[in-house]
Amino acid sequence: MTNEPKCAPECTIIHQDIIDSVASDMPPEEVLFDLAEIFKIFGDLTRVKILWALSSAEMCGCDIAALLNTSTSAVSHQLRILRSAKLAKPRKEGKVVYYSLCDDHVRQLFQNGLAHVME
Amino acid sequence: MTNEPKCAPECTIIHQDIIDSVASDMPPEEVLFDLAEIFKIFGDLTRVKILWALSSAEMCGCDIAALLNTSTSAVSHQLRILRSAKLAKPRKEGKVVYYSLCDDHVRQLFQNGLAHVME
DNA sequence: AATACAGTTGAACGTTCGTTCAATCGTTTG
DNA sequence: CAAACGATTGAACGAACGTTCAACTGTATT
Repeated sequence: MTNEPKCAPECTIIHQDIIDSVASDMPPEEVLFDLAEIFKIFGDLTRVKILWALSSAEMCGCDIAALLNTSTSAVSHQLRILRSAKLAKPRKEGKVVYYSLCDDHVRQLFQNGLAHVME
Repeated sequence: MTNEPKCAPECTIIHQDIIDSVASDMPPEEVLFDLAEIFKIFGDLTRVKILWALSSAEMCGCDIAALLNTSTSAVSHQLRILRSAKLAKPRKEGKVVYYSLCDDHVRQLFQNGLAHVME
């Protein structure tokens, strides 16, 4: 009799009451998933730089590439991610595409993040 | 004469004034790096769940594993990351190790993150 | 119409990352 | 002392990620 369900029964319930209490207060899985997804987007140096730049001014891809001293391709790939996360939005003007932030959540998140970084 | 510095001169300065202005307002590279590092830690579903749980109650590794229905090993690996990021701190009691949040920055970050997720 | 240029895209590559697995540590209990 | 158990650790594996490169799109300029 050596084959049990292999997951989780690794330990003998220590504080079932706490587990139940915490579980009942947890947001649904999909909310936590979305939350992690947003933070993941902020978890890259290039994107942080881009977002910080856009929080100062509307900029075109070329300016951003020059500012970050990287390729327009790399910037464009990241801008696509920021667009699909509804963090940045494009404004086309001739052959130039200007980007700006969608809202002020970014600034608030930076504030809170810095509070921890600065200790 | 075909070898130039290969980086960035990919485009012909469009808005040098904006680039300079934004650059002068950007925090130093290392600050932005640390900022990205913190967000990276929040950018994983397992860690988000653990942090959320700890924001509700102090819990031991075993409880967390049971709550998340995963292995104590996986939880322990993540707790090590949270410890080294000064997000969670351990309190040993016999053979049980209880974890709790280091401060309230976590709750604030979740609040702001949710504000964006919820639209 | 042809050239120039900002921007986008997809494939490929190397790196980073999280989980799994097995072994081990430290403390408690019989 | 030995068994039980919560916790930790390191190696290995596969998945996810970001940049590079080359090709291409769309718009403006001549």
